[in-house]
Amino acid sequence: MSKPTARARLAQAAFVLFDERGYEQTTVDDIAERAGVGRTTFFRHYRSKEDVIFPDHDRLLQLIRDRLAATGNGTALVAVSDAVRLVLLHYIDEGDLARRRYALTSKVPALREREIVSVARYQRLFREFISDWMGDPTESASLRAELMAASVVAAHNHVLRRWLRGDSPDPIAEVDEAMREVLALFPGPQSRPRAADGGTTVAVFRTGEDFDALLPTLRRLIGGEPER
Amino acid sequence: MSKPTARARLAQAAFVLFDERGYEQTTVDDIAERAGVGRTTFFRHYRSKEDVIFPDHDRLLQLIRDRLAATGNGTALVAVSDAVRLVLLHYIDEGDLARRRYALTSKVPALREREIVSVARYQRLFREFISDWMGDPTESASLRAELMAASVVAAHNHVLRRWLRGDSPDPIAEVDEAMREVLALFPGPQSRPRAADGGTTVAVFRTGEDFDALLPTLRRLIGGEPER
DNA sequence: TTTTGAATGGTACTGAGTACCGGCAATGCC
DNA sequence: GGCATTGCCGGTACTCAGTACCATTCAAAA
Repeated sequence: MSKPTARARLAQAAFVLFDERGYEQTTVDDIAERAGVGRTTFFRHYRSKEDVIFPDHDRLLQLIRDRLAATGNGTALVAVSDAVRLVLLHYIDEGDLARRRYALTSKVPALREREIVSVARYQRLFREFISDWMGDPTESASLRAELMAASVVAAHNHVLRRWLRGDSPDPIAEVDEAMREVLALFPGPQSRPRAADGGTTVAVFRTGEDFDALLPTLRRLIGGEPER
Repeated sequence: MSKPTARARLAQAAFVLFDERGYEQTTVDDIAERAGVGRTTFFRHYRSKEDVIFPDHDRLLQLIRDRLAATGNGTALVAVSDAVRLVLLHYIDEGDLARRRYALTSKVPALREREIVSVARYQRLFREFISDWMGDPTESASLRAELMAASVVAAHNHVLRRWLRGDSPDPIAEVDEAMREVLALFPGPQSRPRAADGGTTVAVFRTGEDFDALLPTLRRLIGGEPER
């Protein structure tokens, strides 16, 4: 057990140093030296300094891709909800490592941005899958696919962050519940929940203002006369 | 007209060079030289090489913040939908410039990532606004706020990208329609737990009836007991 | 005329990331 | 054993973004 792989030592060294003196204050040279390897070796194992924190996003993305490709029956949203569980489970498996990473990304803007970009890749994958699955090239279906993908990802992130913060004793149950919530947002396989042409959408809210003062706003929302 | 400001010349030079030889192949030195200024001056006007493409995201973000702060009546979602229109209008005002930027971000990964990060900032702002507005600290309300923010942003991006690609002759109408769609996703009381006495409660639902036909019923409901 | 201040340009530095080369095992085959 | 191949490693040198600092210029204000 005397020698973990160079890759593992690099990751370990990086986390220790980032904790000790902060991310920006740590150079790649520092990490390599601490791990007892050359600088070149660092870049052989990790594409960039940020990469040492997020080693297997690519692998995970591929996992999701495969899972979606192997999806059987059910709706697109169900398949995607199912796939997104995998991501959550992956983080939970990482356990403490995921929490340390979260602590880092919360502090360092560059890392947070990297995380956001990764999440966007998942969302894109989902959007494309849903769009393909629906096979409906209309503008409305396209928007719907976009909304679905965004909702699934948002729900996942919500539960994940809660767990990372230690606020969620049972993230699996929570993500299932959240996914049910998302599914409930999009009723019906294809058809939009609109009655006939000329249907009316009314919004419910509470305000201190008088009803008549609200009428113009209401009318605009409903789509009578587009108002600028 | 002999001398546009250094800032403008830099932006102009950057776009020309990016078109000519690509983003990565263009150095900051190239841009500065072409604009006839020193390298230092470039970084005085733009924080980074990427910044010259996205000059006023910060300003726009502040604009949105102000708009949300000044919001009058309506639900949180309505306020946010309203604010997001501003963003779309800003892009439309930019016109061809926005399209050139889109062409660049489509080709250059680094720029696309930058764009994604910017979008995430809007989404965060919206989420916080909705969350504050709801004033409901439960987990379920928090998830709801997250979903709403994600949906609004997704819908906006959808319309924006369509317009940028030249697929949308009337993006304003489309964004209004898309926002109605988003509103329809989130029915039920989004009311704050506390409202002043004598306030007005309105409920959101979809019906096949004409709005004017509904008005008497609405008034009766509102006039009597605030109903959920 | 003098002073002040803002915009500029130049120089030098840090640090990430890339390219390339040479060394050094371990494994293969003859 | 001798020998070539392959894969991992370390070192050097380079490019370029971004920062820090200083000197200059020029114009408005005093």
